Amino acid sequence: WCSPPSYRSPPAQLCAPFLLISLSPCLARTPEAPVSLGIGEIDREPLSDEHLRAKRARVESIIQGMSLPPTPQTPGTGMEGGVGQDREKGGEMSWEGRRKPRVPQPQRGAGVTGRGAPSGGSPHAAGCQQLKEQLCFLEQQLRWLQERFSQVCDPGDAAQPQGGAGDRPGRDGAAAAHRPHKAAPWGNSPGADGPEGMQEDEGMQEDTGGLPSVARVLSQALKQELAGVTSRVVDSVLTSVWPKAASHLLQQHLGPGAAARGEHFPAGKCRKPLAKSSPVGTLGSPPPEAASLPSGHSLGPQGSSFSPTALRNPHQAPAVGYTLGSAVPSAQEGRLLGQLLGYGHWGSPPAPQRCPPEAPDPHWGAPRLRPSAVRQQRCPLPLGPGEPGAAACWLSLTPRRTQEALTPGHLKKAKLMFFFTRYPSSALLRSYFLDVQFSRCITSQLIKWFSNFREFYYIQVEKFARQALLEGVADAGALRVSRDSELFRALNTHYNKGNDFQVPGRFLEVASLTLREFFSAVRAGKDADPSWKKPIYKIISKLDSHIPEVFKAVGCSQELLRS
DNA sequence: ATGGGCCCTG
DNA sequence: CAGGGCCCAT
Repeated sequence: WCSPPSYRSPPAQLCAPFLLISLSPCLARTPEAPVSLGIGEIDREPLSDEHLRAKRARVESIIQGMSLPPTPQTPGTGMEGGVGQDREKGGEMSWEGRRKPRVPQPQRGAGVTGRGAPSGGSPHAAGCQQLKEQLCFLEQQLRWLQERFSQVCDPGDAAQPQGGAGDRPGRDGAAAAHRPHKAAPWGNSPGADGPEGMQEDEGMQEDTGGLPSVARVLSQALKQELAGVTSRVVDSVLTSVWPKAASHLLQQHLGPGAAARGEHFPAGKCRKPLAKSSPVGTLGSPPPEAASLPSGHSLGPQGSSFSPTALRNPHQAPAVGYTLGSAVPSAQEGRLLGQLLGYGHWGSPPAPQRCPPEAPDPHWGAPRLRPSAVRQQRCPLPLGPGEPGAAACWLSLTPRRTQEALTPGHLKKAKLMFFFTRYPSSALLRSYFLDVQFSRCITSQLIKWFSNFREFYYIQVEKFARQALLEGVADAGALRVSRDSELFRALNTHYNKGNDFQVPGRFLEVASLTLREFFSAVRAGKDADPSWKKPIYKIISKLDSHIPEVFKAVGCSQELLRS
């Protein structure tokens, strides 16, 4: 399409979809379309600077309303801090007597004041910044459209490119009937993302009564086009920004910024730059690494040495004043979304259109946004006057039905969760895969996944334990799994392919203990016993730790796929 | 009977 | 990773 003189390249993400936007179908002219109103008539229309200015002011006020900076929220994101995990309490039982022994999980956060997430350069702010940039671009587009609008009304100037080839009949009969015969420079090409984004929006039909018919048509066209443009921009921004924000939250909890510190990643080591999936700036200074487990010996089966406070990642402490209920991911999303969109905050996301009868608490599954699908649906929300309907529409459509199948994203998520829990109960899985419609099949598949994860894990550890034995390691206590060790590399590439996340230090401690246990058992010749691994399993099964609440975030699974 | 876990296999 | 067999606990 023709670029206005002042055209500036849009943000990269926006380019492809946005450049396809045109004024069609309402303004796209088709050569064969009957033209009932001549240019002369347009010329005579009193619609001139006054009206244009009013129109421009109105639309720009809408845009500016959207680009206002969000009202600052409490910095403490407190995305986790789920109080009282539903871990089963486990007494002291034998492995045989209890297939899934559990260490009693003390109430989290007792006396621990969560430092909250750093506020500076938060993903929200970064997202808003990106949103503003793109809205800035939108404003330019608006000016461009208005220029074209003026040109249409003033055929005297403005060279009219010969469109035609790419034009197509519009659906809007009334608009088509009143189309000037000039070809539209912005006529979109066949197949371009155009008309399906348009929707007859009764909410936009107001206050055109005073305008002559042609002006009204053009006014409607402009309004509709702007609505479509806004919708697409919001879709585009959110599909690109929101997952990144979610990714940031994951980063915060999985690796509390540790990637930025050198100690875990000596020069030349494997870690990929974190910026890969987080281009939106840095978070504040990272909190100290999660406290380490007491070394080796104190990790006996009794598990008594687990100091609830010592073991807890500071991030896992509930943020003061931020209490998360059981079905909070929706609230989180709504709030963050509100911040992203600059609306201050929504107290809670809108009620879903209908709640599945079997699910008292609606699941806000938001499988990967499909803007086209979103666009095609009508916005069921009553929109306030002047409110950017696209955003509200997007939000209202966000609550979607849960999926009935596990996806590769879910698999990746499960693998990352393995860093925290090796023996998740089905209840736990249910609470962390909120976007999945659980069935017996789904449950067993997830259970099976973790079973496979464990299998790989134990095989690897055993392999390295035997290797250490062959290499003449004398003291089991000397064995330690660090981020440099081969064992870690093997595990990391399996569960964290791409090295997208900072493996929690706690996992290293668990792996170290597993390694030592295998080492000692093999050295003692216990592997002659066919069930010699069971005592080790028993020990390890007690070392599950809390999984950060961010993993519950809807869309988490989808986002993991792209990182 | 059902569910969960391990083991083996492909 | 999934399937199937087996075992064990509820």
